[in-house]
Order: sequence, then C-alpha cells, then structure tokens
Amino acid sequence: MAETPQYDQSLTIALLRARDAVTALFREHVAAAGLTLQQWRVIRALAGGHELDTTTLSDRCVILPPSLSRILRFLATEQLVENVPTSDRRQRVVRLTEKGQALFDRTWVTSQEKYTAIEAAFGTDDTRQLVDTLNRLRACLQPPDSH
Amino acid sequence: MAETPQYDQSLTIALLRARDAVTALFREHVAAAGLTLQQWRVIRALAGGHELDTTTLSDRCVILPPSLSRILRFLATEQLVENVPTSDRRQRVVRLTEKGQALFDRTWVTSQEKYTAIEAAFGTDDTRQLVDTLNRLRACLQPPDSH
DNA sequence: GTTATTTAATTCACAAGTTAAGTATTTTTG
DNA sequence: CAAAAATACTTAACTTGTGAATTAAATAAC
Repeated sequence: MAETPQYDQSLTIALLRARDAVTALFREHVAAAGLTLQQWRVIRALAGGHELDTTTLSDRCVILPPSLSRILRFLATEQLVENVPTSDRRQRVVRLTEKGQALFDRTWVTSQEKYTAIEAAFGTDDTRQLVDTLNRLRACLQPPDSH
Repeated sequence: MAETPQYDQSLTIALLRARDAVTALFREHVAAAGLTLQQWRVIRALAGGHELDTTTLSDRCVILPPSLSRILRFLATEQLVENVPTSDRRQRVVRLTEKGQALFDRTWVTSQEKYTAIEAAFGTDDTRQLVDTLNRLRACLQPPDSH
C-alpha cells in the first residue's frame, strides 16, 4: 500500500490554487459587466480594433475551439462581436462591435486597477519574474514543434 | 479606444498556460486508468487508507463541492470509493475500497515518474522554488480568515 | 479538371466549474 | 425542550473543458 502524496508540494496543485486565487479577484468585477472570465478574455483579445480568426483567439485566450465556438455564439447574440468577411471562407474572423468596445472600455479600467493591485501586493519584480518562470516552465515541457 | 493588453505578460494567462502544460503530461496516463485528472486527484488524496470528509477533500483536491459530489457519485458506482459511517450524519466521510487502492497503486508509479521527469527537466530547485512562489502569491492575495 | 488530402471551424457527448437554492442534521437560543 | 440559526452536503441550471466526429472549403495529386 503506497504512501500518501504530499499535497502542498505538488506543482499541479500549487498551479491550480494560484490560478484560483488570482482569477477570484477578477471574477466578481467581470460578472458585474455580465461576462464570464472566459468571455472577458475574448473581449480583451479583440479590444482596440483587432480582428482575429478563431485559431488565434483560441491560442491567445487559452480556450479550446469548442468552447470558443460557444462563447462567440453568445457574444454574437449579445451583439458584442461580429464576423468579418474573409477570403478563405473556412476561416472565421471576428471583431468587436461598437457595443463590444464600449463594454471593454468601461470594464478595462477597473480590471487594470485590480491587476495593478496584485502587482503591488506581490511586488512588481516578483510578478514579472513569476510570469517569466511560468513561461520558461511551459517552454521546457512542450518544446516547439519540430516540423 | 483603449489599447491592446499585452497577453504574454499577463499573470492569469501565464498561470493558465503553465497549468495546461503540466496537466497535459498527466492526462493521457491517467485516462489510460479510466480516470479524469480530477477523479485521480480524489483517489490520490484518499490513498494510503486516509478517510476524509467532503470538505477536506474539496480543499485538498481544489475541487468545488458540487463537482466533488458528482465525482464521488461516479467513483462510488465504480466501487473505487465507499462511505464511512460517521457520528455527525451531516458529514460524508469516504475512503478507498480495495479496488480503489489497487487502482491507485498501479497508477501511482508512472504518475510519480512523470512528476520526477518534470522536476528533472525544469530543475529540482527551480521546481521547489516555483511551488513556494505560487503558494506565497496565494497567501498574499487571500489573507487567512480573520475570525 | 476531377478526385484525394489537408485545413478551419463547428457540433456532439460527457465531465467539470460556478453560483444559487434546497435538504437534512446539528447546534444554539430562548 | 421547541424554534431559530448554523453546518455539511447535494441538487439544479448554466457555462466551460475535453476528445472524437462532422461539415465545409481550400489545396494537392493525379
């Protein structure tokens, strides 16, 4: 009978908890704007006039394509996002509507403030270094495609 | 019209990506045992004869109570987990069955190997330090209850 | 040029995340 | 001890995560 794993030392658990702690600080505020955190990430990625295809959006928002499809369907019915005509008709390229950009504009300020508060609490340098470390971990685990 | 946020510098995105990268290394292996990662975390927390109530399990596995309820229902139907009689009948205390412990035993070895491989790739010290940093971040964002 | 192959996205089915509401049991209060 | 409050968990409803299958369009191969 094997021994009990040490939970507090587990990287996976630590990542889960840290993510929960950080996102918890944004959830309520974003919900007040009528959005989930995932929907907000999409809005955020499109803000400033960016027109993006589904694949790029999926990558930037860290949302898998099936989820993104559903999210875009919702955002479209809310008229926050609209399709952009494309030459390659397999692709779907979307952008924010005026309503979408307006929602972003009035939500972004507080969101930014909350992020700044985190940096202040944890330390600007420590935050930057943590982000670097996380990105390095990722690079180390999934080496870029060799094709 | 506000400017585009810098995605690569976002702590939330970095946490999401890092978590995805790490869990991806375990998912296939755990799926081969017929489990999801969340189900595996529960099995893992109970391994070694530990009897735990739902609240403790929920905290240790970083799974919210409603999700845990469903997971325990599944694990019970698979006869991997069983209830333990309690004095306080509001509480639900569970433990692994022999079948559950056996599943843990034959899955844990490879799981352990994969975790060791991560430590080796990223560096043992760096891994430990990252876990510490993540826990420190969490502590800094959610100060312990003041009651 | 028509048939394969590849590519881009969506749909499907099921598990899990999230919030709010509900149920049952225990403790507290008067 | 009976009514109220608190506790532990579950259920309900909806959104998202995940892998496999599907659809549609563009490219490649004959």
